[in-house]
Amino acid sequence: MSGPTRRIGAEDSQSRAHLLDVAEQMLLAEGAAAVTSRRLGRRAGVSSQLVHYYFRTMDDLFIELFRRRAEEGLRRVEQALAVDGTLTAIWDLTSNPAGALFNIEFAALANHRKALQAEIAEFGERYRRLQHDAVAARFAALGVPEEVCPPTVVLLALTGMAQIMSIEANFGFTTGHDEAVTFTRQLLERVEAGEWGVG
Amino acid sequence: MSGPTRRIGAEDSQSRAHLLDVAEQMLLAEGAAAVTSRRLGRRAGVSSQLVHYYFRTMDDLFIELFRRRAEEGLRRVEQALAVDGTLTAIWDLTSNPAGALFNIEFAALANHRKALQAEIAEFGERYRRLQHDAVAARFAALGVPEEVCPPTVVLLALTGMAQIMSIEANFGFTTGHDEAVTFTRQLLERVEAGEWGVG
DNA sequence: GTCTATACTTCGATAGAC
DNA sequence: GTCTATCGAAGTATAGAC
Repeated sequence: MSGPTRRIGAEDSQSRAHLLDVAEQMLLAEGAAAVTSRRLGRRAGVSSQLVHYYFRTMDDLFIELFRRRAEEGLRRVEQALAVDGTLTAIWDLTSNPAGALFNIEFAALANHRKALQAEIAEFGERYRRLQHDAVAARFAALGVPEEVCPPTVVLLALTGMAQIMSIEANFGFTTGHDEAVTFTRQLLERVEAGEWGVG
Repeated sequence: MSGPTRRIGAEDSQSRAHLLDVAEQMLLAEGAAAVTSRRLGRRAGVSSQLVHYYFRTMDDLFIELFRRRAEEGLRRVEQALAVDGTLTAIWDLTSNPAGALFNIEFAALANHRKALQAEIAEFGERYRRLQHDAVAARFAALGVPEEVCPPTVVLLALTGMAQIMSIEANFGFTTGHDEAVTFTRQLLERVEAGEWGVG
């Protein structure tokens, strides 16, 4: 009745956290495909088998990597919005180049690692809801009617723009980016100034 | 003085085209990481070595894959715009789910395949310029002043939105998409109706 | 043009010693 | 908790037969 002898390391282990840190660096610098147990072990100064000791499969590692990052991002955004809930602040939070790189890598990863898909979708929804409520609340405070532009659309447009600019910048292709950033910021500032309010 | 004996198949070969077709399908369905010489050969009904006969390295295959698709997309968009240059038509062209999936995969690929980076950047610029000119021309025809919203920003917002929705939809996450599509279309129609024209 | 044979590398994963 | 030993599978790539 006894199962396999395989052991798994504790979740609060320092080595485990270190492996995740190094894996995160590698993911950002070289892409997810470069994060293999052997390379990760070497980079972290441990044997590749230790990677498998802490993460049963590489899928598990990627899921943990995503979860850790997403959880932290969610917390960070939540706190930032509590301090400053203006539209420009929301925009600043979405324009995170490293975050965009992460999204790309995981979006591609999830294409052939189905276990990741559900995980990502769930966080996506939570994240979107958080942002949506923030925009909706701000619109309400400024007296901007829904019909001018639904918060959902504002969000998709803002995050979409930020995302695409990050990706392009990663290729050394930044044509028009400055103009877009400037215009967007000014537009948001005009909304903040009450230009669209009906109260 | 004679180099290596290695041969490479002709570019107009039918087998070569078939390999690219199958590779394209695989890329879309399972992600770029799933496109290996062995798997591709098996799927295409030939030996994996034939893949290497037509493409010296896998990098070459991915570059060809990208180039073929990009070239065709560029041509398709060019022709479509010649027939119908309205903003709604431009929007329809950017909302291509399969195209977005492609972009994601290649954006991630280029992260660790530097040879692809230059190739993608070049096409990106050409594509963007084409779209930009189309929007600018349409704005001019409708008498919409630059200050309302620079064509660059229109493009980044539209393609950004389309892109992000495709990615999310790929995760089965479509909250707010319908609303965004409807609103965007109506907005573009209002612009087309001359609501922002000054002439 | 396509295949077989083959070399060499790297990968993920497990068992067991210390 | 970390390592050594080890497996089998899969990867890219080349040479040469037909």
